[in-house]
Amino acid sequence: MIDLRLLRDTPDVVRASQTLRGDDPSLVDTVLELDTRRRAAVTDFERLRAEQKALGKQVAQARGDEKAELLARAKGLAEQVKARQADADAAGAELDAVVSRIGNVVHDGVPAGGEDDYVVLKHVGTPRDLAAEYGPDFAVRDHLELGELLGAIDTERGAKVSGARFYFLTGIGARLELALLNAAMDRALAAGFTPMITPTLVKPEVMAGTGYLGAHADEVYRLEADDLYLVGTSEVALAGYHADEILDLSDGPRRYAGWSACYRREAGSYGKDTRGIIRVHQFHKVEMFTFVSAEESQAEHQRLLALEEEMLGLVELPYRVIDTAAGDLGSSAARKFDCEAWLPSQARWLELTSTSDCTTYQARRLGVRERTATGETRPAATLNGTLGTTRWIVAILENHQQADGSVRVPEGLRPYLGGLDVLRPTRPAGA
RNA sequence: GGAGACGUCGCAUAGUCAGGUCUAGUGCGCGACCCUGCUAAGGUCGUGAAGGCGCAAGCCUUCCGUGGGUUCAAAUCCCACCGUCUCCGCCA
Repeated sequence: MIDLRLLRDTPDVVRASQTLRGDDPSLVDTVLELDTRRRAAVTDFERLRAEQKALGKQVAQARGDEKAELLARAKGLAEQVKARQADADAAGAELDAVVSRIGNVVHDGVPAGGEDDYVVLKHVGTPRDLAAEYGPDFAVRDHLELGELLGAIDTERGAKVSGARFYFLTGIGARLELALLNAAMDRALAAGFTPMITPTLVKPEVMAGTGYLGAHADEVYRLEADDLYLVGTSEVALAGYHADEILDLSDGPRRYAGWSACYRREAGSYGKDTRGIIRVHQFHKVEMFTFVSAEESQAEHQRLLALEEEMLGLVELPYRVIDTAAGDLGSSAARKFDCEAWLPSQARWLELTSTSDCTTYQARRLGVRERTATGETRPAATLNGTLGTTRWIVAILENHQQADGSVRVPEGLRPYLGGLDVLRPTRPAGA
């Protein structure tokens, strides 16, 4: 939720942000108008209510005829109070409905435009030239082919058991995921994050609080019988962890690393990434989540990005970092950096991490506040970032593949695989 | 799944039966100050959140698990829901 005071004091800033996002800037003026109306309604109600309370006290003291007369007056007043309260409530609801449509104010420097208008901040590492290494006739194997050779991925039986976009990680595939996610948890722990294993079913207010029931609501699984939602990331549960709490952040941020299954309906992506495990309905993820004072959020954002890069370095993947354009930000994010690894089989970049600075937007909706040194309360800032997902296996297999279908294990992962340095096919290539 | 008890201002508790003086008392904790020759004791005052009005001082409204209802008036009465605990049953 946007800061109403900010919107009142500097509407131009919010209008500019709306424009940058490609959203309607006139919503700001609608909010200003509805806000004025609401405040008038509230004042009306409160004045009458005060009158009613005062009268109520007189009723309590009075006796006989005097009491009967006061009672009659009080009855009339009660009707009016009820009506004014309804007016004030309605005005508040009307205001909320519009306010909730305004996205977070984007940070200075965020590129304007949509999905394709990102700015590449840097490249790290160089994609291998497999043709140079293994000869011009070498056919690059994609992650599914490799995964099947290694006995690591079984999408056929995934479909048999659960349908399209489901899979089994088998044998070394399962071990590889555990290794990756354990490595991610260890990195987070070393960086001062508290490891968390989180619920994957959450209440509607938590899901709404994180902003996932807005434009992308049809991406979210809902269990109708229980009125619960399946999370698409542990960010949801972690954001809700301190909902309606007042935190003491004077000793530094609260940093959590959540491990959870993640569920996504992939409703709008028919025919996209249908092969393998790039885009699936269920996967595992280690997610960083920070509660921090508002003015420190951008510095924390850089820290999360640095940790993501450290993990990508650990698994030795070539990647680039992009600054997502305003129109491609979630409503809660003021800025978002993605790290994309090279995908040899498709000669393109594949998103492996995403870190968002939600400033106080998400926290305001969830009621997460901090107490300042002067004893005041104010909304905290929240940030999140990816430290490892099932999808990373795609990039690891493809980038570290060798001519015979084996896959070199990046050194950073070897301790998590009992020292294993090469994943070898369990059946001959081509079989 | 069944039965019962309970949910009050950071913590503990009073208030709920008999609705109005609850503007929610008290203790602890916390903060400021005072006193005191010393890691003691005591005293005074203060101490929740959200919102509205106001230049300000300040005033006002809402919140006693949540949401409805009854009433001129609800922490208090009624209903539903949520949560915690105890017991019983069932089961990975």
